[in-house]
Amino acid sequence: MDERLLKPYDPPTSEAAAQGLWLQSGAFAANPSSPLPPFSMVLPPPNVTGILHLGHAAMVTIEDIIARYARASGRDVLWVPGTDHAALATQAKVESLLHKETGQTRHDLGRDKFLAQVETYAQSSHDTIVEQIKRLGASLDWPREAYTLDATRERAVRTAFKQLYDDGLIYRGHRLVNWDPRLQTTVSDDEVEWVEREENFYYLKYGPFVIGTARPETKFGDKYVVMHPDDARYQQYEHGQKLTVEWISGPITATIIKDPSIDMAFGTGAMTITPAHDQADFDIATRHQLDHEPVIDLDGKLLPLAGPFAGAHIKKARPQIVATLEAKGLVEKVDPRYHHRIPTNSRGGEVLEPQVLKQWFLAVNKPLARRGGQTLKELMRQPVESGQIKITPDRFSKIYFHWIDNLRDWCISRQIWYGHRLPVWYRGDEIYCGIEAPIDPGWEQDPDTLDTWFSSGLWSFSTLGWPSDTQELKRYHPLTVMETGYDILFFWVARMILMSQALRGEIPFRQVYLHGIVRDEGGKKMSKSLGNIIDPLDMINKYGADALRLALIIGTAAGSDSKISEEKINGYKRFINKVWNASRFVIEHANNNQTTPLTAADQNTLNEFEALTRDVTGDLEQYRFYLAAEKLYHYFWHVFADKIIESVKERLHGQTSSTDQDSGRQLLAITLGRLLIMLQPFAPHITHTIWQIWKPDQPLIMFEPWPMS
RNA sequence: GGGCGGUUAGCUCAGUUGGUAGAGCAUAUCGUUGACGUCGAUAAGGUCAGAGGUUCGAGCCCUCUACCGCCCACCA
Repeated sequence: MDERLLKPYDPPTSEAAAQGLWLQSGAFAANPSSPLPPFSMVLPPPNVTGILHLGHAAMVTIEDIIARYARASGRDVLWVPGTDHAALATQAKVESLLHKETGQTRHDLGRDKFLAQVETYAQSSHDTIVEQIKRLGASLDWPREAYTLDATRERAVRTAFKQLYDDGLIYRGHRLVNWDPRLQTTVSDDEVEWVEREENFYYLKYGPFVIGTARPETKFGDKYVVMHPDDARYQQYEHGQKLTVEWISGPITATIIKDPSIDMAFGTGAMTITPAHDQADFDIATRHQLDHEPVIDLDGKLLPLAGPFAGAHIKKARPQIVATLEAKGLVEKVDPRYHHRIPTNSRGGEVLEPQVLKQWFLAVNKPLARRGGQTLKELMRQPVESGQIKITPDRFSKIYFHWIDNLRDWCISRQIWYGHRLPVWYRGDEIYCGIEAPIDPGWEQDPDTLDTWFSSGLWSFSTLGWPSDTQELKRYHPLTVMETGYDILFFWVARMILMSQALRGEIPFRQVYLHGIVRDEGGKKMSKSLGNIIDPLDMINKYGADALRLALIIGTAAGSDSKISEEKINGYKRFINKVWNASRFVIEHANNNQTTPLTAADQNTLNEFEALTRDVTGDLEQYRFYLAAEKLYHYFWHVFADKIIESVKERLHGQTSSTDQDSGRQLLAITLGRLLIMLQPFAPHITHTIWQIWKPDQPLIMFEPWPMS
């Protein structure tokens, strides 16, 4: 009996030894020239904004199970690690640290010095994250690690930008965008988080009309009053008719506009518009070619148009403006219980102010000549519709189509410093777009950077070396599986389909598996502000990586949120202990002589076990990891340990024949071996450790063939 | 306003094509020095949110309702 088995299982020692051996021996390395069928996947790159939480740990666990199962099924597995620079999130994080520690802003430091600080922060965050992922036992091919902002990815980003610019899909335009006055940058539509609030709703007299608004402070420049062309109440007014009305700071000339987008049932059916600060108003103004004069500046302060209120911040000015309106008798009534949704920045929480700005956009409705005149929307929709890309669970396909239908041109330029600078240079009125800077003098590069999802969108192929025509790209793209959270279906999955379809003319992956959000015991989303973040390392140190992995996977169906508690993790720690002790008994009593025939009863037990094998294999093939793990757990403990081992024990102590005893010993050896192989994707450390002790001359358990009958 | 998910034992959740309700944790009692006290055995605990329908048979399929949660949407 090996003395290592006599001691209780000690996760820290065994896990460190196992991980050290795996990494050192290159066990996770993909081999592009392997004759085995390829299997490919990329790790959704975590943001370098701090540490990983249990949600990340669940993601790594699911993907590691997929990768290890594929390896055990005899495939050449490529699983690429990487991290994401998360432009805005990381910059905002460092800016707030800087402000807290020194009271300085990024402008006090200047672009170069500030970026150096961001890099330092990103590097340390990266190191923590990589350590966390390794401690989970993830079988990633580390030498291929990528960063969304490294040199290879920089070249990919510039190449992609130039290609789409040359295609005429990337353009510069004056459009209404989501502006964050605090972070001083634009934000894409998908990043807007709408927050419901109860506010006052004001009914204001505007000449002969009564108009409603929740934002009186934007109303200074309102010189258009809009109504539905069929509204009988306003039949006497003609489209384009002008009239003078008394307004906040004196009389102004108002123009009547008739537009069918107006809801006759809402309020009075008449409204004034603020095209410079509201999407709907901007659209109406565009349809009728109206002015869109700004009222609010980029800091959120009122412009000279606001007369005596110029320079005041909109938040402070509102009550004063309402007071002025009341004094003039222009307030008809106030509804104090108006429910209204306010756009905020999901990457910082500040209220956003729509602004008309000159920005760079990616056109989603423009035909792309290189792709048979299909638009990006069509290119995104078609592969999911045709089933070329399969989304699990299926219900997300519908959500995906709905998102595409509502999609507007994507604003890709950001006024922040951390990120890929736009590969665009200006000289007077000239614009140059290229992978390298122009050589002749006088050109100035655009100071803006790209939306972080632009580089993430290239991830399925930029990690494989694109735009170089690499062996990896040929062999592993499209990826076999894309596993990620349903919360970034639009941000990321959709953008990868867009980029791969547009730039490579192929899908980025064949199968999308979406997992849910890991919540705390109370069902709350884990977040730093709630203080309920659990560091996976704490749990690994306390219960071991295998126990944590099992706790994270069991009870977690695709696309469903799950809850995690320490009690659950502890429960699986006990299972790991059970595996250790049962293995100890079997190894001590096993019969490794493969030729011993099994008795009919033992053969029957083995046949039943084979049914489990088929069941578990089917679950893994169908991405039902939680069921596979649960069935193995249940069988190991309540059938193998409780019944099979117990009955063999009795036979060994009883008066049965030696052939019967040998048969029992062999049944134990066969069953344990296969159980360990099947448990390996879920609990790689303990199964590896037992295997090393039991069968030191055989290959690593992760390369043992999957027991399919 | 549109769409989606959930509602099963005290708690967390399974229940894959409809065939007499399951697991873990927690609880109670008993037991156990040879694989394992990080254990074993036993027990208690559910009109499967509610109503109606299809069926020989419904937790599962259909309709409606309630509550919880999520996503999307230019009601100013």
